[in-house]
Amino acid sequence: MIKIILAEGHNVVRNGIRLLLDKEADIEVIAEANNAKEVLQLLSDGLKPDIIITAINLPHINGIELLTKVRSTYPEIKLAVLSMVEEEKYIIQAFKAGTTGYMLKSVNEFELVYGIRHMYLVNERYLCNELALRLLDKLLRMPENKFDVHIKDIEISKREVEILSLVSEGFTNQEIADKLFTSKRTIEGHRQDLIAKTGTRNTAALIRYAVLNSIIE
Amino acid sequence: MIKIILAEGHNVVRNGIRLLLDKEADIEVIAEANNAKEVLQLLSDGLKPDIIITAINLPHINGIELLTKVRSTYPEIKLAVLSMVEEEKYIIQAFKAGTTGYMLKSVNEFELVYGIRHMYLVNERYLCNELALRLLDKLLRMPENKFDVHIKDIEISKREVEILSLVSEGFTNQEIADKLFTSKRTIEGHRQDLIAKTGTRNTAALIRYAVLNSIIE
DNA sequence: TGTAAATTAGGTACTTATACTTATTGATTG
DNA sequence: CAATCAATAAGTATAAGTACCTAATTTACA
Repeated sequence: MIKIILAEGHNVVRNGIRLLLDKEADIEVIAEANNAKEVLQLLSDGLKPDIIITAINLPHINGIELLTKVRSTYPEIKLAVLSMVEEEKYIIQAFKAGTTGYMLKSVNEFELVYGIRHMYLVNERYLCNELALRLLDKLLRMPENKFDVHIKDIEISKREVEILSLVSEGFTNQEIADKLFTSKRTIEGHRQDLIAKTGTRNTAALIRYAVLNSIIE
Repeated sequence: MIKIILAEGHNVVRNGIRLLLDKEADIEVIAEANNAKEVLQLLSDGLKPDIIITAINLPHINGIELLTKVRSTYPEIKLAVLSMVEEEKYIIQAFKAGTTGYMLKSVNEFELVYGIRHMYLVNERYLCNELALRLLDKLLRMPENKFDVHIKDIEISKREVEILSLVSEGFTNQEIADKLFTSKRTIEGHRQDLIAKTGTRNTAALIRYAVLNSIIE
C-alpha cells in the first residue's frame, strides 16, 4: 500500500485528487493538509507517508520550502510536486530541492497514478509526459544539432566569435577595442563582415543569428 | 483494440516484447517484421496497424528511414521507436522524422504498455521516463543562463514581445513603427523599457537575453 | 613559397540608437 | 473609484552603428 499525504491549499482541487487516488486499491491517502505547516505537524505527530504530494503555491510556506524542510528531516519520504501550469518554472528549483516527482495538474488520472507507482515501485524520479515533451521540444529547437541548422557554410573565425561574444554582452565597439588592444575601426570592420556573411541587417539580427546557431551563448 | 506491428531484427528481443504485449487485453500484435522491407510489404498488403513499434538498428534500412517512409505514405499510422541505449542520439532525428513515441529498451513492461496506451488514447507523443530524466538532468546541469534566468519576475508584455521579435529580425525602430502603425518614439520607448527591465546595456545584449530566455526565437 | 584568408586600420557620410526627461490615454483591478 | 500599469508619444542631446570605400600586415596552408 502506498501511503500518501496530500498538501494542497484549494479544497476543491484537493478533494478531486483524493477521489482519483481513493479509487486505486494500492494507494491510500492517509492525510490531507491545507498548508505546509500542517504537513510538518502531521509528520512530527508520527505519521509516516511514503509520498507527500504537494502543490507549489501553498499559503505562507510554499511547496519548494516544504520540500527542503521535509527532505532534511525525513529523507526517506518521497516528494512529488503537482503543479499548476503557470508554475512550470519551479521545476528546476523543485528537483534541486530533492523532489522525486514533478507533474503538471494537467495530467490525467492514469498518469497521476502511473507516476506515483513509478516513484514508489521503480524508485526513480518521475517527470510527467507533458513536461518531458516540453523539454524535448526545447532539445529539438536547440541548434546543438549541427546537422541541419548550421547548414550554411558560414565560417566564423575565433576572433570573430570573440568579438561577437563581447558585442552580445552589450559592449560598444570602443569598449571592445580597448579590451582587445586594437582600434575601434577594426571592431567596426569585423562587425560589418559578420553582418555581411550572416546575411543579417544589423547587430540585433546578427546576435539573434549567433545565439540561435550556437556561435555564442 | 490497439493493433501493433513489431519491427525488430533480433528474434529473442522481438519475442520478449511480444510476450509482454500479448498479456494485455487491449493490445494485439497483428504482425512481426525482421526488417523495414517486411514492414513496408505488410503495409502495402493492406495491413492497418495503429502503431508500428520499431527498433533503430534494423538491417539494410534503419528505423529512422522506415519512419520517414511510413510517415509519408501512411500518415495516420503512429510510430514508436523502441531503442537500444546506445542509440539515444537518434532521438532528435526520430522526432523530426515524425515519430510519436520514443522509448529505450530499458523500460519496464508497465511503462511500455503505458506509453503505447498514452500514444493511442491521449494522442500525444510519448517519451519514456528515463529519457525524460536525462533531459531534465541536462536542464539541471545547465548554467543559470540557458533556461531559467528570466524567471526573475520580469514581465514582458505581448506588445513588447512583438517589438522584440521585430527588432531581432533586424528592423529599425522606424520600420517597426510603420508596421505597427505607431510612432517611432513609441518603439524607442519600448526598447528602452526592455533594456531597463532586463538589465541589459543595449539592443545586442537585449536580443541575446531574449533568445537565451526563449522570449523570442 | 605563393596565395588566400584573417586581422588590422583608416576616411567620410549618414542613419540609428540611447539617456535622460515628461505626459496622456485606456484598460485592469483591488 | 482610485490606483496601477501598458501603450502611446515627444524633446533634446549625445553616442553608437552602418555603408560605402581602400589597403597594409600577418597567418595558414597547399
